[in-house]
Amino acid sequence: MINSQLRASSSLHQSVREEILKRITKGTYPPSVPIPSTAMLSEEFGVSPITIKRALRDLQALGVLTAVAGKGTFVKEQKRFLIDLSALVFSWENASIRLLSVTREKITDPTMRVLKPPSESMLCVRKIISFGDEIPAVYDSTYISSDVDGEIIDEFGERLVTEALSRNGIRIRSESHMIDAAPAAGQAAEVFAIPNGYPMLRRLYKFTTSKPGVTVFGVLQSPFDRLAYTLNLQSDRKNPAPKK
Amino acid sequence: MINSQLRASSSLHQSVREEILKRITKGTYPPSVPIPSTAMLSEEFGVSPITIKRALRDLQALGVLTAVAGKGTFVKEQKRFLIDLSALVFSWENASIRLLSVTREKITDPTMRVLKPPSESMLCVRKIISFGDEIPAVYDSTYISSDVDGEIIDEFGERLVTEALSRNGIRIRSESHMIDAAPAAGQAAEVFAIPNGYPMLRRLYKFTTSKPGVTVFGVLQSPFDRLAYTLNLQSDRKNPAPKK
DNA sequence: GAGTGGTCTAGACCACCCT
DNA sequence: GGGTGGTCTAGACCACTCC
Repeated sequence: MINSQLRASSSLHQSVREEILKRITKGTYPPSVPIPSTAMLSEEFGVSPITIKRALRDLQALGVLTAVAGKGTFVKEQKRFLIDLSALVFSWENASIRLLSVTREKITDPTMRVLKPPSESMLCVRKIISFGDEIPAVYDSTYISSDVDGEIIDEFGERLVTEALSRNGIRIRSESHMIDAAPAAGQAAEVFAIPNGYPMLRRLYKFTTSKPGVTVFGVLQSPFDRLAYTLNLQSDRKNPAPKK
Repeated sequence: MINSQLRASSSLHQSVREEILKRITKGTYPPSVPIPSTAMLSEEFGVSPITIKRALRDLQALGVLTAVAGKGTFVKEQKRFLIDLSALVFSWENASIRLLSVTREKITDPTMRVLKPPSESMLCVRKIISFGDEIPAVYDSTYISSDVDGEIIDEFGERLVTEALSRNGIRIRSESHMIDAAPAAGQAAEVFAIPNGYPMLRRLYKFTTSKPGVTVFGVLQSPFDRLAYTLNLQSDRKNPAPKK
């Protein structure tokens, strides 16, 4: 009963979503205990279970909730890590890494073309990076051009790209990044339990190194609730000259 | 008939989405002509209209399609603008601006707290920014702390924040940015025709100025297909020292 | 009036988890 | 076995656009 409390928004599932979000922030639905099932919420709000599911799915895409089939829907602890792009050293303290696979692949993602990758197949290392807690925060696909020997490959599986390069005496000469969002690719959707079809935050990168022929490309995918990028500029910014 | 071509993926709507995406990239569905209606696609793929709608809605969220009730669903021209964060001057050539509203409001968004905004109500200017073509690319909400007189307010409605400050002799001393994604707030959903509940790319910003008491906060919201952020660092990057 | 997309509903099946 | 979420379907209503 009672969708009198739901009048605020235009669509029903939006109202439901906002009401549930309100309860989460108020603490009515604490983490570690499943929230009421779709059937119960359906009855409480007086709307169809499908509408409830729709609202819950949207909240999953935002990283507010996570659902486990057979168990229930849970409120996620909101621990978002901020990666400071202006700190030229991405030190990423206490990052732990889980290696997923090492393959040879071509880069197929069309938006990667902005970074002008080679068309040949490259060494591809996929891994999951977590910070502090052991909850996965980043799904990384690294592509290494041309020839590096076996030991370095192991390094790429065990450490961050920048660290692996550094430890092998390879210096980074220039780097390009691009931040956008796209639907989960690879196993990212399963790793982060992002509902199918919804986008994730993404950072494409390219490192040009001091070692001839060694260029590193990659894609970082993260759920919105786990990662954000910051940029801090002190000092004197050149203001644009007045137009006209 | 024929979902034999759809076997690839796990869920039906995902397969439908991928097939439609394939047709768009192949040019089977050109822009400016509506793609087949949900009813026709439903018949062609042999799946329920709802499943088709679900797939189309996900593609809308990604900015690939845009739907107009009563007219049809259209392929969006993919023209994405790249904002280079490392170019300290965001010159934003040929940006055109449409003023939406000037109000007094408090900052309510909880993620804004990262930038430590004041709790008092501030002057709030909302506008839409387009580049080159007249298709909206950014929905901007600017909050100006404390007292600025009427003329400057007009400037904020007509120009970019940085320009408005510069033209009034106010220098930016430091700036902070945070890039993430969140569901459309304000009128952003309508402006960009993002389906309800899906996230948009977002950049929160804060400018500390040379004029005492004048601090500028704001939120830029953009659809994923219209904007991405890039960062290019040449030169010598300090590599992190090998751990241990 | 016919066609469009947007939304909501009712009902079903599945895979999964827990007892 | 009973509960959970995930998915798919059929059918309906609305607001809108175009003829």
